[in-house]
Amino acid sequence: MPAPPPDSRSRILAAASAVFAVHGFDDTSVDDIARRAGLNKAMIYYHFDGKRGLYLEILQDMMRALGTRTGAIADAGLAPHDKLAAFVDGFSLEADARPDLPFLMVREMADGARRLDGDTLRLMAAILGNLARILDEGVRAGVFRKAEPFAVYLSLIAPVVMFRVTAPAREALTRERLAPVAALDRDAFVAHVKHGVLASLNAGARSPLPVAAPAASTRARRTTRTGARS
Amino acid sequence: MPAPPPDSRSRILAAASAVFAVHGFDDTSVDDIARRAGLNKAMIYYHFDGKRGLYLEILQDMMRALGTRTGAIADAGLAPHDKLAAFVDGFSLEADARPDLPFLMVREMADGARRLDGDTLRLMAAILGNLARILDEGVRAGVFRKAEPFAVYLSLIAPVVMFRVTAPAREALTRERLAPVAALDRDAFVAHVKHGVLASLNAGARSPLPVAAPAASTRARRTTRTGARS
DNA sequence: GTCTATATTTTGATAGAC
DNA sequence: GTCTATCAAAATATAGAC
Repeated sequence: MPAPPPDSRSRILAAASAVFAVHGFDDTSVDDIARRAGLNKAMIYYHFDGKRGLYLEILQDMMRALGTRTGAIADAGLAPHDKLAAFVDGFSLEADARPDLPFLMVREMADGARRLDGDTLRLMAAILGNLARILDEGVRAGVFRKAEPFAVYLSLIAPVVMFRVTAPAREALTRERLAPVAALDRDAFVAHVKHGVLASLNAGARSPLPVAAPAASTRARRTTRTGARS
Repeated sequence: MPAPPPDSRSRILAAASAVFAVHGFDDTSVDDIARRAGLNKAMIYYHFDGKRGLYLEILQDMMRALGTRTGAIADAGLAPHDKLAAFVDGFSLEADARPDLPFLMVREMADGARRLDGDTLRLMAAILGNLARILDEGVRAGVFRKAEPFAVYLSLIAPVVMFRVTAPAREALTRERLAPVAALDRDAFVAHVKHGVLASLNAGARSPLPVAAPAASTRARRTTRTGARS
């Protein structure tokens, strides 16, 4: 059967997600959302617990989707390396399905996570927990070195998310003929990110690495590379 | 001589940077800035070209500082690997000196770079240009594989910047006892990031890497590592 | 469920005294 | 250079008709 025409509630959710992503929570007016949904302000207060309630519901939907997706990956019958790669792809695929997600995530972080309640935080923690399970499995299998899950999380997810969020800025740089960065290939970029993280998690690699401290001039670089990995 | 007491103009700049970082451009009122600077609204319009003019001046100062710092690194007498590592440290050090910088950068990206003018974009392009020079030198020296400068830029800078920007969210996760991520070591994290990117730029490594496409199951992983690097 | 109308507050910006 | 006073516009939220 064809999808039923969206009811007013889901029309509001879709409109709000788009407008919050582009303008942010504070610069979005309830009227903007209503107009975009083809409804009026009062309908938003009828269906949701105010502007913030609507906002939180959107964020929770997204976090739940990411949690489900990454949970399935952690449970799958794959080698740890492949689970980790799939974890990254999971974010990228989810961002394809919900283009507003990267913007909403980044905005909420920049806002100091001010609006997140316990439920939403729990959903976010579950995503991190799924990654931690993958990493743990890799360590026990002897293919990953021990690493802080959140550090791995950020070094994977931040580039993927910021690739989307910088799209308008890259457009501007290209338009002004300052740097031709608008047309970069998304999948090649994601592959680049996976490559880097997998390399640095390699069980044979040194932990913080010989790269060492800030501004360390040239401290003899001993190429400690035992060849590692089975 | 001790620094002279800051004049009203620089008091406004400092106050505005802090308030913009925490609340964003749109949710910051000119009154907020004035109050924090210990002055009043009219002084802002006396010294600057409105709210947006003030904002752009702050962003340009920061981009100029980053451009100068990374330019000096690109020109320094270091091996390409060390220049690249210093480039990352440069961002981290600049973020130490100006804690508002990561928040302002991320917010402006999420806002679609809406408020950036040609001058500011040029300053941003210069930073990317400095990285491109480092990469190019590494390729010519045979120690880096060829890579898209912006891809390298994002995979280095996004994690470093988001490490700062997620600080409040990490506090909340820790406070709610959902994940103990508040106290992660900053320098260890930066080292982790450098490690990953350097590993993936290694001249001996395969380009997009066998990690390959989304959901690609297990395609035989050939550990192509010729040992490379002089 | 859907709408119009409106109360209340706050905003960016300026005029003009000192 | 620094201030007070104020305007015009826009915001969130609700009351109440249909």
